[in-house]
Amino acid sequence: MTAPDSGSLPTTHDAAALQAAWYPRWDANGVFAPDPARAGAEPFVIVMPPPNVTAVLHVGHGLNNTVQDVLIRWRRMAGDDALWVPGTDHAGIATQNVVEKQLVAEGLTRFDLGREPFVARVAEFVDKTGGAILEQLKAIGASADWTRTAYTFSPALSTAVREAFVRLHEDGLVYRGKRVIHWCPRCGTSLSDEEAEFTDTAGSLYHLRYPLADDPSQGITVATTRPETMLGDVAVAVHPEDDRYRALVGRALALPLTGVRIPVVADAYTDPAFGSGAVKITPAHDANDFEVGKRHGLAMPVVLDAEGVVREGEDAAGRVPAALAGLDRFAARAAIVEQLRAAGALVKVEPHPHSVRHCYRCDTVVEPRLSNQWFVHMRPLADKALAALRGGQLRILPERWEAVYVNWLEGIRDWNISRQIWWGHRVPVWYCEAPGCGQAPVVSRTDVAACPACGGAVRQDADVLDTWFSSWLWPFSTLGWPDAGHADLRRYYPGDVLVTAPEILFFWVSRMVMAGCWFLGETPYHTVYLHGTVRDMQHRKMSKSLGNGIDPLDVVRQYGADALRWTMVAGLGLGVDVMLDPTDLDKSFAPGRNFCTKLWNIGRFLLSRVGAEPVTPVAALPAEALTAADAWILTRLDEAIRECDAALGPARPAVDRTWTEAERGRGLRLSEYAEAARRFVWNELADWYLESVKPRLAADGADREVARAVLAHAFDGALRLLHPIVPFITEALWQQLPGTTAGTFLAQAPWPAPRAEPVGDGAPFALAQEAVVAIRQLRAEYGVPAGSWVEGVLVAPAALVAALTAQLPMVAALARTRLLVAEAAPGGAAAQALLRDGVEVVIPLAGMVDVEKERARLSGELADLERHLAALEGRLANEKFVAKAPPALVEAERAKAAEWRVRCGQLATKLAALDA
RNA sequence: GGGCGAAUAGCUCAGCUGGUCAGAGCACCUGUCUUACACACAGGACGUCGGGGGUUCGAAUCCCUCUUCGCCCACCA
Repeated sequence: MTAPDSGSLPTTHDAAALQAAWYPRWDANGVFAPDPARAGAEPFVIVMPPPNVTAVLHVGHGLNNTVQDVLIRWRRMAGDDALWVPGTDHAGIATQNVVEKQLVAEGLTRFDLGREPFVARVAEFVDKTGGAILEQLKAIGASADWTRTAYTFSPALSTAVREAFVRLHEDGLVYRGKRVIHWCPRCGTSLSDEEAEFTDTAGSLYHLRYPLADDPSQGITVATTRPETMLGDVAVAVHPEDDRYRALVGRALALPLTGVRIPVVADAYTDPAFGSGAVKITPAHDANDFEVGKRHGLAMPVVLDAEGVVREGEDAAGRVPAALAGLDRFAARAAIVEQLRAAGALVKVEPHPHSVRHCYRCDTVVEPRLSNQWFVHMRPLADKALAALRGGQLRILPERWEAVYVNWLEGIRDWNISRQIWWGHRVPVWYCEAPGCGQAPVVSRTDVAACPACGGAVRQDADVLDTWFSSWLWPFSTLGWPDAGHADLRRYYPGDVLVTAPEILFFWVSRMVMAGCWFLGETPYHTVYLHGTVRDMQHRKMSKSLGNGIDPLDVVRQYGADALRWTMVAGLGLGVDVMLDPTDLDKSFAPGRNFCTKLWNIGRFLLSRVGAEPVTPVAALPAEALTAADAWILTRLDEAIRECDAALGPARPAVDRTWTEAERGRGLRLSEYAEAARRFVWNELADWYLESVKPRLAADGADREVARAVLAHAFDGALRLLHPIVPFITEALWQQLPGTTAGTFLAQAPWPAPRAEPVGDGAPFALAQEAVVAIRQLRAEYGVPAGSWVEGVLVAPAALVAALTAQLPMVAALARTRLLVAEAAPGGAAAQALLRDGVEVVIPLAGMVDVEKERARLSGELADLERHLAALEGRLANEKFVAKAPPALVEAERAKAAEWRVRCGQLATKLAALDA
């Protein structure tokens, strides 16, 4: 630990050095882990949205984790037992895809390796390269408890996954069923509804004519966007009330190309207004058709295989002409359309923009496909999650997302949790291999080696679970669940805030709430904070494929982690997107860079003046020793603290983990918090107090000590307020403050509180500020060189002369104007004077009046004032206003009008004097 | 097709429950290397708060409508 020595601060702010100096010290001194000494404190828990284990840090992670770090540092300082649990996600499909790509480069597929070796290879890859992102998070200052780093595929979390699956099965909510699901032919697996994302596509609508089997002169025209599926058609459906087709219901049609006979059925699913009002039914390759097929007991021939290739699958014998077999689905579409055209069955093709589902991992067009999958029946879980929001155990900020959450949960559909990939948690179900044994599938928390009935061989279900099936347990699986007695689980569950982006509200956020409510009976957090997305100047989301990304580590290298953090937090209105220009980092990160430089300079100068000797605590200073400036800055600090507290809001519901209506929408306004702290340290402490206090610090004596004490105190407060946002600079500066004890950290220092019994107020100094501003304006107006001293007379009403006189040296120094103070009867003899907003009057600086300029200025000002006065008088003459407006307001308006009338008189007199 | 949100200074946005609310940052203009800071300081200019109605003594702030964007959901074959 370096001894406090302000002389040791380098003149320029070296962000890299600060980061290298402080992060390891925090880590080594246990700043990030919960403090055993805080066992009696309230826990405050955030679980980190686990990045994919193979991910590299992008600016979205940067934003997300900065927000979390700001919150956790804030609560840590506020005295909570703060815990931020970090970790990574094994990211089933995504990670498998990465390794499969490597294999492709080697000319191999996963099937060449086989399941076990492939999984081993992925695990090895993850071991070697995975989790790098967590190291990168340290570079931006993330103060997570790294001793608790978790991984969704660790043995401990695998136990949790099995427990969850088995428990849901016991609850009757897990089932296996044959359904049409979203299938990614490239990944070779099913996807959940959420994983199959819509993309607007300029498709075509093909109108096909299906003739009656026994009377080809008649027929029905159907419309489809996927003509290749016609091979799997088993019916044509028309609306029961549709008179056009009523006579045809029950008749047989001959499928073109193959001649397969299919019936016309009546089903209300059909919309008579769409297309021809008749729809072809392909139960194996369309979820709706599947429902129709079930209703009518139709066959469900599969004509596309797992790779999306046309092929006779289950129930499809004789349905695929040899010429088409083996064609990829898109090649098949073209071929079939051609053949239909040749056969005269293609009525027309029209452009048809529509939404087509794509795989969220590889962007391949999803193929609906009939297959056996595992599902979770979500209704009962969703009901609990809805109740939690409605009951106030959960809130979502910004609140408008609550409606989206409710809407989704109300319409919840069963969750397809099985995936036909290899990288992930195996479905914990075993089947007896012995023919005729009759043993039902065994769902088990532990591996099953032999059939419990016949003792014969068993095989485990080949599927793995959706990666989100482990993620949704994250808030408690990371804390020791399912071990109900685990110390972490008991102490830190439920947690507090979840910080994430709206994109995964359904994927993850809602499901965590459901899991928490279902398995533990409590929501995993009381607040969901949804931040915006980082976008470029064209408002496009930053992405690798667009090449418009920003590498946070680049920013850290160029401007420092603090500058990165400041820029993001200061621009982070609640739920508002953050716009950054990837082509101009200098401009994008100017706010953070400038602020950090300024803060450093403030600290460097202030510390050099305060020196290293101990200072008197502010509370111990005699009230009468405080100057107007001292009283003012202490008042401003109190106010800044209040503003920061108000912006950050309640850390948790006050009572019973339940939000009241009054609390619900409050807090987490990070940009407001940043602005309040910035204004204090820059516009108040540096621009005014520090400037005003320079002469006092240069002199010797008791007043110097008072100034030192107040300065140190105010800066200490500022550093505490700012630390959560810019931890490195604030820590480095704070360590140099005379009051700092060696071995303590700002990161663990108490969050400031406003004084309980303020001494003095800010009014007298505010008066001096007005005088200074007025003089500066005059100087600028008359082009007085900034460095030169001039003389002037400050004129003020008698009541204020005393207050101003005491501050005259300070005002003079700040305005570089030697001043006399003179008394004037309000509105009277000082008619010559230039008035500015109220009380103080500054006589034009001797000999510097430019008559023309002054006349123009005065008449302009007079015209403005007269206009405003007329409006104000009009309002006061309005009887309704006087009758209905609050009396206090009316009084204030009257006073204002009187003041303005006087002002107008003064200006007019002055103009006249000028002309004379 | 439903639902939600946004339109305020050149840009990105604050302005919560109607009465100093017309603001901040960046950009811009004019001075200044005033011995902490030119990534700064001082002073300035800039908006009839998307259009149109309405409620009210009074609206950027509430209601209706139009226009333009954005987001979410949805089984338009």
